[in-house]
Amino acid sequence: MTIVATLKSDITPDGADYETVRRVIEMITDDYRDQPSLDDIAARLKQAPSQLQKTFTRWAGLSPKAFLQAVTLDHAKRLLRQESMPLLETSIEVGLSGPSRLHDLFVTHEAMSPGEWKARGEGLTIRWGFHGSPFGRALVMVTERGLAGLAFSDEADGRACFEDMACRWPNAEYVEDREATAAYAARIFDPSRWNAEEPLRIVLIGSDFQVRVWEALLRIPMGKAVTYSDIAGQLGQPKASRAVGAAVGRNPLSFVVPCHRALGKGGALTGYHWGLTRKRAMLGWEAGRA
DNA sequence: GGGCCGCGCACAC
DNA sequence: GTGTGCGCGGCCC
Repeated sequence: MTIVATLKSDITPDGADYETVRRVIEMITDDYRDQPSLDDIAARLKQAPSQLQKTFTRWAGLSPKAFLQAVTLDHAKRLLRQESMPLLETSIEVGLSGPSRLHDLFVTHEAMSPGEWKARGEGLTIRWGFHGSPFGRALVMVTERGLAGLAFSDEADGRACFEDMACRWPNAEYVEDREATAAYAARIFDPSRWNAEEPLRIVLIGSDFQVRVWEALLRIPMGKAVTYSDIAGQLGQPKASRAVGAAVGRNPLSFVVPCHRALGKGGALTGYHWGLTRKRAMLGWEAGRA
């Protein structure tokens, strides 16, 4: 089986920008001690500063400087403060069990039964493919019941990314099928195609606890954030924040189930399965669109 | 059942 | 700021 699919064209015009953006975010956050200027960064990327600025702004909807402000601690604290708890609580009535869930990308979800979860994917056919996305190469996995997996990889490391996902449901049958996954990818990453009439169908495959945590994440609106302990409290297990963190980290639908909107209590980003740089990228990208 | 790990947190110094 | 211990669910014996 060949894992690495070559990309003829990015499905979003933003796709090609991510590599540039990723390196900018990395430089600014890794080398925060000597706060590199746009000119410094452009020089290191061998680009004209004005062009870099343009690329970045096209991708983020925000200038590099504004983007940076959007992912600082101060800003994160503000995201948390404004009505983060009410967000989680009111939405319980809106209907965990009901079919329509919102993200700004509207989603209907179903969870696998405990039996199906234990079978570790037995009897499931999973079609998969890599596609360009605003956050690097995206691995999309679908079943006939809807989207089951979404993951990201930098550059050529698609194999590790695929393994990371496939080992979660080791008994499933995997079929490379970019035609089947392309439509999902195109929709997920294009906000203009998000609408309530045709929600995206997703299927959550996980333990009972994990599914409850992921459902809580689905209730956080775009441009908002909650803490791990908020979620623990909402599940009625206020001391389980660390268990929540572990479950968030196992979220199989990165971005669609917005685990990047879960932050530490102090506003620190604390962690991300697909890399903190990507978490910053998602939060900043959303800040430019919220 | 036992033991370890993880996208946490609070408290200490 | 760094260290440390508590706490939890998941997972592998």
